[in-house]
Amino acid sequence: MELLEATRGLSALAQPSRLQVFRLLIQAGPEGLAAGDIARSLTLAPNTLTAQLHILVEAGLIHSERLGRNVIYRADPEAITQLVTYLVEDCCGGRPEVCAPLSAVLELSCS
Amino acid sequence: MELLEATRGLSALAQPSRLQVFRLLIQAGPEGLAAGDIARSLTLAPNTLTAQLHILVEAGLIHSERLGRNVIYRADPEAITQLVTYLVEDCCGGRPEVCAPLSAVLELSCS
DNA sequence: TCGATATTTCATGTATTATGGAATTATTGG
DNA sequence: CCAATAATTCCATAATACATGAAATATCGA
Repeated sequence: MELLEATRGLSALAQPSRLQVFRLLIQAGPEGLAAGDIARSLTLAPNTLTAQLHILVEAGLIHSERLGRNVIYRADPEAITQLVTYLVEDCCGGRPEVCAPLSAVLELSCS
Repeated sequence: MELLEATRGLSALAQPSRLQVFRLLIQAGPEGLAAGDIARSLTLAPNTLTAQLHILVEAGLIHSERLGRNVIYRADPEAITQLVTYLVEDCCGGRPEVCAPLSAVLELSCS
């Protein structure tokens, strides 16, 4: 992961609608969601949603697949893992106790 | 953590200079760094850096303390933990194996 | 107190980004 | 093939973010 790639990922998430979309897809898991379902779920105009989805795809945080007349979107867990890793890389400054809470909380989120 | 708070945090990190500043402070650990040291380290104009630091402070990701004629900045590990937690909350969609890699990688970053 | 260093504040021009309307492409069912 | 549904693209406008120059504030050492 390099600086501009990470910035693109963070920028993609740094907008309320897109953050909601991403979290929705993260929670939806491997099945993903159709664009229309997302639009209804978050009350977004279809064209606005398309633009936001495109930004998330460009950042590599989600992927799309056409299924019949729907387009299914899915979050990419690998991408978010890399992004978070880049964020807190070498976070301890030589003191493991400083970032221990971080790993602890993340274990919980997967229960 | 709520939507707009998370968005503010992500926006703060979604800019190359600020992301570099934040990572520098994360790696510096509890001692933190003086504004001038950061400016030199990243070759940023002092006033530009101040604006960026202010945004990171507003987002709650870093804190400042005056020490003599310097102002020391430090990253807040708690804040980034909460932000990341919000990002991947309920990330499994009922399938723990999906987000297992995430927690694994984060353990490593603390070694 | 005075000069030097460190940092911040203010004002401004420029560029990027978000949003919504209208038209377009893709797919299914009759 | 035609109508309906799903999603996207194009385009214009409005809002926001960024970097820079100049001035101001705070602290230290002589």
